[in-house]
Amino acid sequence: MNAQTFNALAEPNRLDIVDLLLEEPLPVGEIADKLKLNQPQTSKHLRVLSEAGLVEVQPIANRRIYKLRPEPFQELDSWLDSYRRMWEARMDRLDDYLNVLQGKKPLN
Amino acid sequence: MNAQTFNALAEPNRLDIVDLLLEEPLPVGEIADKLKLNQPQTSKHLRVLSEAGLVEVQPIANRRIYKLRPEPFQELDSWLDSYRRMWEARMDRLDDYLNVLQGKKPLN
DNA sequence: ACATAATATTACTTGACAGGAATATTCTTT
DNA sequence: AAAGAATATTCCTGTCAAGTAATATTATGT
Repeated sequence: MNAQTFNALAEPNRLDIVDLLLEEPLPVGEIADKLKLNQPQTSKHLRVLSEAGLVEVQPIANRRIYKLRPEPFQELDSWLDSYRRMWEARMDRLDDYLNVLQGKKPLN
Repeated sequence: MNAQTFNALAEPNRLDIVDLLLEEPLPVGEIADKLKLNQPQTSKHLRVLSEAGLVEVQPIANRRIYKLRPEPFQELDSWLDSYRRMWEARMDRLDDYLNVLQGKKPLN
């Protein structure tokens, strides 16, 4: 897993930008408006997100439309796969415990 | 989604620690050994991970065993749920495209 | 070509954080 | 109680990143 992805998402305003872009691709100005950020900040955050591969840009006329790239999120998803085993193991143990409480299963 | 989680994972050594703890809970000294980190660094990183709720500690005799907490990972998983729609939509469009190529479906 | 809109970049200041070294704390063992 | 092992904390220093303000760039419309 790439730490750069986490780094890009670690900044609250950038996380907001990503969550906003999930709904629809947007130009810089609208992102800034909706999140009440200054335009230069917004551009800089978008640059970080872009270099981390989280967004891509599509110039349309005067404006630059930013939208999410799915790849990093898919990578995150794959990485999380390994961790699902962990919490599922715990859930199983909880299951066992509940079964014991209900007399469905003896204690080991 | 909590940016603190991303922040904790954004530091490469901490990401390594988390990946290591996925295999098994470990005391500080072994974490430091396996990742070739100094003990104070390791303790400090574990503190950050702990404050972010990613790990918990269980003191056993002289040592402190750190292990992962599932909750933040589950939260990450839920957050990613929203994003699955995005890339699945793209996959669908790819599907459509492939079907067009194979003459199975007309262009809209 | 010029004025304007949209966006990007730069310079500056400030705060957060990582690494290293030294030290403090906590627990165990004798 | 003292010594030693395991871990945590503190202090210092250097680096990086974020916010602000000002300016540069790029594209559009007249």
